[in-house]
Amino acid sequence: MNQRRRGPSIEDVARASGVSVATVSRALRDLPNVAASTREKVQAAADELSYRADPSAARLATGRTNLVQIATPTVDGWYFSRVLAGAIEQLTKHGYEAITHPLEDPLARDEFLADIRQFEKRVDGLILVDLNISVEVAAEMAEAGIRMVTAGFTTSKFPSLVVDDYRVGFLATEHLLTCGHTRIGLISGEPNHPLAFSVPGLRLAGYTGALAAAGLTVDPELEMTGRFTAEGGRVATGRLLDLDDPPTAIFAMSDEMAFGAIRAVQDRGLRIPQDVALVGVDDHEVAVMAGLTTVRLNPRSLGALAASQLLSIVDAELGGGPSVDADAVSGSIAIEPPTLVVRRSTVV
Amino acid sequence: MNQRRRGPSIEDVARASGVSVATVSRALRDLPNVAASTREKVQAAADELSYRADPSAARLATGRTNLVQIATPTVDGWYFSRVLAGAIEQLTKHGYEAITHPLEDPLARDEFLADIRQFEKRVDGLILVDLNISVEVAAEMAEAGIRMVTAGFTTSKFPSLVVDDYRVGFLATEHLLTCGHTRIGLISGEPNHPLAFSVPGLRLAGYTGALAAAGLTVDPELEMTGRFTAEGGRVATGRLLDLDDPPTAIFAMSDEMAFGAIRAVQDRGLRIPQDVALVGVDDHEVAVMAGLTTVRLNPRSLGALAASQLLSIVDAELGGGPSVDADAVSGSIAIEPPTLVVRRSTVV
DNA sequence: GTCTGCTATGCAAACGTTTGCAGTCTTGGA
DNA sequence: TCCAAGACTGCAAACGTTTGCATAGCAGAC
Repeated sequence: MNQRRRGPSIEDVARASGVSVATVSRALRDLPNVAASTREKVQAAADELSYRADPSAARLATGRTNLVQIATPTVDGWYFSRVLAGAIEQLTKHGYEAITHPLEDPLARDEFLADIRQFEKRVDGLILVDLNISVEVAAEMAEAGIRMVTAGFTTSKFPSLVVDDYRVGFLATEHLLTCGHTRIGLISGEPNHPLAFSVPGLRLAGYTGALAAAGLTVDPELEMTGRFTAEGGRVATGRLLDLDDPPTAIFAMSDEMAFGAIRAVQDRGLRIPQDVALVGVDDHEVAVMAGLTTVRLNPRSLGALAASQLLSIVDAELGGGPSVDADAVSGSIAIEPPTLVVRRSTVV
Repeated sequence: MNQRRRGPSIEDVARASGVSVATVSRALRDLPNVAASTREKVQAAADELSYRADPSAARLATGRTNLVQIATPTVDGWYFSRVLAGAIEQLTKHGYEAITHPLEDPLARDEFLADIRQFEKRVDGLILVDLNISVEVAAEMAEAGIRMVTAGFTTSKFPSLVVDDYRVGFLATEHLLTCGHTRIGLISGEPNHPLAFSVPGLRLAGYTGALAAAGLTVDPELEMTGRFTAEGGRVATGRLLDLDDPPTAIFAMSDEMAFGAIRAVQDRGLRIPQDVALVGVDDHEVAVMAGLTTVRLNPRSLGALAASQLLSIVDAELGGGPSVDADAVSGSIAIEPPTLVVRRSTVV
């Protein structure tokens, strides 16, 4: 026999308080139909034994796990770690625990998500951020009755929370146009990869839209792609600056990329903003130090909102639970529109 | 009756393949003593039904959850998010899932951790990073047989992984001394808070030690404390620069603090390194752009190592499991000593 | 005093696995 | 031909909860 250490069980509490296990279960969970005196007695016995219900057993019996899985491309990016922070805070506040799972490799994603049965019984719900999935997989998941909320991209089958990324691209580009630039370079992610996230595509559209509104046309030569990191930004910027007719301004799709861009510009002995103006996205803490003009987002509230949304779905379907009040879910946490923050990387 | 959607159970698979549930269980888990032909038959049936064992039931039966809880002060700091990334990668590689839990409020920590029974049955193990706990709580946890590994601080009861933070402080300070500075300001966390993490204290000791080695004595006026963020660094630096006899160099205990410091220096129209030299800690990606001299750490490998360590303990105690090979655990992932990276924030 | 309806409790059947033990069947050796 | 050892397989008892249903008690209405 497995001599594994076992804590007190509900039966011990029942014995100690002289009632049945059913009554203990009800008393400890504050269910109705248990006399106040009994409740006290049971509570006292439970405290004495420092009893806690075994979650595995409770899960097996009820079918709900009070677990939520959150999947992001990475866990240590500036943006994602903040989405995570917001979501986790909201989840724990309502008695849920968060299982985080980074899914870097685009190929591993569909494989991971396609294994639907995995989630059905493992967690109560799923939050997917910036992790596009194929329509087939989405359909299958919906079919299986999986509770999910997506953030950063949309799916017809599930509720989605999206930042207005068109606006992000538009604001940034419009600002540079206002500053008098007409030749504006773009440092993007990879909008074409089918499973890459859809953010770059939308920001690109915003960029294009702003140019069009100014009567300008897009020069494809000015669009560079790279990873969403400082290093990716540095390399892409290098390529832009090495063009025969380099841009006088650059729109980088994230502040981290922009930091890399700053370095590339510095390396060439050029000045910001005199020789090259620069706009990023995020409003990273370091942006203020670097004097980086940027489009501010609020990933934390996005995460929180996604979590609340999911929780309300879980509650509705599974009923009761630690109860999420409707206000907290729909009302109070609003998703803010992106706003432009002007600093000295675009104006002197 | 709760009409909750239920997937196929092991019984369905047994029926479909014409064997007993016991055999199905053994076949699917690759246990010995099942004929190859049977195994195939079962596997086929399982695939056909796309059956997956219900984790809750398995947990109840075996007592192991394949879950690990990892607690950090926050989830979105540069350092912690990387520790998390390293740990999670290692955990998932071995078939475990990670429950992350930020514990910002120092007061909530002990309360949270003191509720030991909570972990006993919830997870197989616990990783605590930079989350000092009282000796009483540690003793209680050990007593309860909780499997835990700590990182960033030590406990007599549990294995601990620590960065050589004395060295961090020493290297940074020694470098500034070598550059000719004798009046070196310090931007620290709060080493005195009983439950704060012990990192600041050790780095402070290294700073003091380096000064002593150079025959210098510490001027307490030059030590400022603040939060481990850019804003915290900015404020602390402001106070240093406003002293009657301000320092000519500053050692900031994190790069993020250093970024704030850069801003404070810029705001006063001073130059780095001519007027104020600066050293940070971490080697944040942005440090290279900012030209920040820093002491490089590798939080990712620290997280990975902590996870491996915990896994080997879990395996030893609970036996078998997804099997962690000994090499991966002890050998290959070595914790690197901090190294100095010199950039233009200290030398011209 | 009987009946009705409600509250408080208990009984026992799930929930879906894992695993010790007891079989049954081969197989090869004597 | 018989036997022993080993390889497979199945039975049934856990694991620790939750919850539908039945029951006992009790108060109030008639």
